[in-house]
Amino acid sequence: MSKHTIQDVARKARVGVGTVSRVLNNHPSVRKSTRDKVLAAIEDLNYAPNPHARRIAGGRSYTVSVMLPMVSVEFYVRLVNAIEECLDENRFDMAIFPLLGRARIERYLNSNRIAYQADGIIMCTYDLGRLFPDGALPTEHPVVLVDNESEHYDSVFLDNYYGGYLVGEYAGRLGLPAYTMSLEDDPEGVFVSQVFVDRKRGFDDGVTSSNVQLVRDYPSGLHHQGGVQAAQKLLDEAVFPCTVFAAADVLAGSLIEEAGRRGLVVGRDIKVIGFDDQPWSQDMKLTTVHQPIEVMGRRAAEMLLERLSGYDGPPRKARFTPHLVERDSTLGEVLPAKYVAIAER
Amino acid sequence: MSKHTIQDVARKARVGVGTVSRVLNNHPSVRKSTRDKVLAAIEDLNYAPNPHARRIAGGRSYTVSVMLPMVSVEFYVRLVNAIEECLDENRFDMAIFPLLGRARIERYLNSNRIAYQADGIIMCTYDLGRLFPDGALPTEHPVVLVDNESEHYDSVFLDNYYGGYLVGEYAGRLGLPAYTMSLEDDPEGVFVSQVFVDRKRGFDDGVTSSNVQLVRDYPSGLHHQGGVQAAQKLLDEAVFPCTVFAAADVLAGSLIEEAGRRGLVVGRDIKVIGFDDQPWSQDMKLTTVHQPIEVMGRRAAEMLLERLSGYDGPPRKARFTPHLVERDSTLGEVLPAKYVAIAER
DNA sequence: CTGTTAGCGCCTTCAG
DNA sequence: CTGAAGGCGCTAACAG
Repeated sequence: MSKHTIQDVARKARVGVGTVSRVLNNHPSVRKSTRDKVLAAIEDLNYAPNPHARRIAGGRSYTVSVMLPMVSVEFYVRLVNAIEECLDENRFDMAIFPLLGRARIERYLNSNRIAYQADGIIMCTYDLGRLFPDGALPTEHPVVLVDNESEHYDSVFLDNYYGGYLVGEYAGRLGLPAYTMSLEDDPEGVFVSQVFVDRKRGFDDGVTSSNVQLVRDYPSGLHHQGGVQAAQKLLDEAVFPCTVFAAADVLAGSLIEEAGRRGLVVGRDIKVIGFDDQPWSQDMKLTTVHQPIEVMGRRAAEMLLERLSGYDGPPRKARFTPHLVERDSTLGEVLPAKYVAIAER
Repeated sequence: MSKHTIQDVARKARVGVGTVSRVLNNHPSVRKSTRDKVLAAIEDLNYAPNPHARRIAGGRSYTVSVMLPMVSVEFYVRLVNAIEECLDENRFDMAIFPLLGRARIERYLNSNRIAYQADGIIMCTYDLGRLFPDGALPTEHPVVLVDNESEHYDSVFLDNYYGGYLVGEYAGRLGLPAYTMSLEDDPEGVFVSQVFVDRKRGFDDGVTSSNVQLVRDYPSGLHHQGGVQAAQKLLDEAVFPCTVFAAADVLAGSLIEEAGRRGLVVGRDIKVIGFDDQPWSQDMKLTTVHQPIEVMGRRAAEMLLERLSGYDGPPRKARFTPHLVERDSTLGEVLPAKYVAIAER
């Protein structure tokens, strides 16, 4: 901590602490000359107010809490990055609170946990209705939801249903038997995000209008390893050529690799469609549904900041509409399949 | 926030606030009957002290900051989980501060950032000497390093050199030409953790004593995708049978898949050795170096708590010694290679 | 052992 | 417009 207090600044600037506080908080009624004096003193002393004291004294601490499931997926890395960038531009600080399993989450319910002591909260993915009967967080501070809709709070989310629907329609046009790789239920039942349910539902609806047959779903965990296992099962049982919708790019990646290993040609024998459009999906030539993660993260931060600046309207929904990005993983010609891979040394 | 204050508790228990404070802080000099009264009142009111006020008044907030590179790898998930578990057992709260690129880190230098306002700090992986000339964080509070040694602070780390050495020796015994997959330099140069350098150095030293030839190193990013690219290059150029040491299990995973895709038999044509012993490495039958992540995380938390309880000795080093876990990925017989994989529908 | 009383650093009246 | 004073919730002496 800087050893200096608001007192030091006041003394040095030869004003009262009240005045220093006013310039600190951008109060309009400070004569420019006075304000400059104070600013100079602050600069000289390299002073910065103590956030805890500010908080105690009734003001803001210029801090927001971001709560998110602690899983090692790229989505959150990108999201957090975008949120932090926006908050920082507005001189706000950010702390992250990982949601680690049900037991841990329940401890967070205690509203005195530091997580709730910020000026505002961004809650990601986690379904509030699931643990809080009223669907509300135990705090008076503004809350913004990401990856989740709500009647209580501003929310930022992708229209996952529509994204899935787009894929369903597309699969219909491809005219091949279709399979899906979805997200399996979390054993604890806490993080079964609506997101993946919506994608799947959208797909199912989108595909039914066609004469394509949805053969089977292969659920797995949201990581490469799980994806591979599901992919193996799928490829053991599938007929080719076929279409597969993977509810996340990472699963599509697993599938593509497993297919390659078996000598199947992606885009020809097996049309693969992902969801997310991660940066590496382009290299992978994966047809997928684009989700603007950074834009969404920034929007969430903005909405929270608006609330913190006094906006007090009804809960707003920032719904983002995804679009399909067509790449080689669905564009190959479908030929009779018979492949031989030989590795000889 | 709970609407109640220490005053409410005092009133309800019919004692002074000082007494309530004493029981809150486990002060010994409180008669059991009084303490019980207070405890009952606290229970009744569902009261919990305000951490900011505690910080302001007394010094501690019972909060620790964990700073870590924000990358989507399992290591940090497991580490954070273990740290939080230990902290929670000791009624400490935890907040996470992601280290997001060089520019962001430099902003953290300001010691008034909330990240530095905790009672103590656990800093992961990040090499302090790299950004702080004196290798010290701008804080008076205790600091514990994970994944990094230091003269200034308690540190918890694996003997990565030794782990690499074990693999090197093992590769020597296998007697095949050897390749390595290492971690490429971070373009920003901030997160080039010593960890991977040590593993590689250990390996090199371990292998030189044998008559095995270390042919080439294939660096890549620490994610599946990067691993696949490196693996492709490696497999294009390698002679078989051979041994490959991947500096992290995730890279070994990429290699195994890519090898499978090419019809190579892991354990026979290509001996793969990883590092970390992630939970899924067992399923993958990967020979690897075991790293007790949970134990290390817990130890880090413990060391910090000890400091917070007044321990004031010189910096301690908790060095963990890894061991090699031998599995099928190195146990196949080496036969002349000629493999055919046929996928026919 | 326990109640009372200063502050901790800051914001917010309330007079001037 | 600005200084002084009160208070946020809590801890830490200081007397009893």
